[in-house]
Amino acid sequence: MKRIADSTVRRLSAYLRFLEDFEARGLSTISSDELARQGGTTSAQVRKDLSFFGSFGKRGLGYSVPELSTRLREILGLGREWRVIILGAGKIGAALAHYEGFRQRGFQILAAYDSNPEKVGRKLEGIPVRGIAHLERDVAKEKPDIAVITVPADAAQQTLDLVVRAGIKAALNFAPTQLHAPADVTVKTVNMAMELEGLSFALVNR
Amino acid sequence: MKRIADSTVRRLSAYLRFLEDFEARGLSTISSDELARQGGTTSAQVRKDLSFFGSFGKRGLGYSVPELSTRLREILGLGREWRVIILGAGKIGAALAHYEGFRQRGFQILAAYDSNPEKVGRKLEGIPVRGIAHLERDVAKEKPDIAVITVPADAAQQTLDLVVRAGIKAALNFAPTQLHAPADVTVKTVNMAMELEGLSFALVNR
DNA sequence: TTTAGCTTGTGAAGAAATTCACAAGATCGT
DNA sequence: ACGATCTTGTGAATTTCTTCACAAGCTAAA
Repeated sequence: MKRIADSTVRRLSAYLRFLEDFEARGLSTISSDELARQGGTTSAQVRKDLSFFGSFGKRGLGYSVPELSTRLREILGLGREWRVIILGAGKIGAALAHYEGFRQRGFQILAAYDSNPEKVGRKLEGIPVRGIAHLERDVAKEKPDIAVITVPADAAQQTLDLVVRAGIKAALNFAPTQLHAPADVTVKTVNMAMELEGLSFALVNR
Repeated sequence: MKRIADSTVRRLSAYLRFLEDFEARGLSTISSDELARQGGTTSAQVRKDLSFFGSFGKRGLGYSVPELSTRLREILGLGREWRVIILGAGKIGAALAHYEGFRQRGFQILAAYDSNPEKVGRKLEGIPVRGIAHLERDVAKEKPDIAVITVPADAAQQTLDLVVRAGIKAALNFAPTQLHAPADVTVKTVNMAMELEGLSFALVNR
């Protein structure tokens, strides 16, 4: 299959969100132009993005909202439940465990892990906190798909190494540091410091 | 000035982080190749990125770590204190207020705002929580530079509108929704749901 | 059935970002 | 002082991403 750009996948994700709004409002069709307006892009871009996966629209009419939603969910792999573990039971871990958007979209949080014995055995927003030493065993048993890393920056790489060794193939990193992983493991980083610096740059350059 | 790509700014931000590590380890020079290895890019990319702003290296030697750090901080606008307010005193707001990386890099959090009277008057990780009704007046007085939006998705656009009306020119949005703002206002969105969907896509497409 | 009015899907064109490749400097050891 | 060895800075080439532009298809009204 032709390689799909990261930016395309992000836009598909955005389109899906608008479609869900539309669906909730009971509208049945939408044009690429409307989708583009919502997403801050162009109608050509929307159509090109979709064209990588097939042709889902009707000329002269637009796209069926429920049909396109379904297809986008399939494309994005949201047809199934993904099992998630959180590494690091701190403030960010708590905010994520609490975040409704996860469960809503089929991301089920199994457990959180922490190295601090004080935290182990407690709950984090209703999710059990376990000792990091159990990670490998638990992963073998429960087969989580995705690891969310919310440990401090200086522990992030070793935590990722642990996660990779346990056999997990996808990670979402919140530590403000660049992580290195084997090619068959997908890592995405959310770096708030970097975003803020982007704003800082924008503010001084105008 | 030639327009600088977003991706370039993000990389500069990453380079700065490595340089700080290097500085802490007492190393005095670094090559574009080493910087590239850390950042998961190529040496040509590093040199090209820097070349938009001048030439900071010495042929045959590399870059002076302290000098390049200083220059990058200048370029990114980190030479000054940025004043930040947080909109929404929930879990994410708390995690951010608690996050050391902000202060460390010159982002000073002035206050949090919330519409819930229960929360107003309390503290969020040591930061005062104020009523949203005071926003406009406070902004006129305290001149914050950046608004961080951590309200629920369905309130995010109206919160941004408020912030824009008050005169703030930069916002960092954590609500999982696309926001629209005038051209002179820079908005960056951190969308965890989108990142997870990116992982989901990666997992099903291999 | 025909026509007018939309909107899709997609090659081709254009723009933007990345990588190549090498001349030009700088250092170091002899 | 000279040659060997590095590494930068940067036009040019290449690759990737976005936008253009239009034929093709669908609907609705007359």
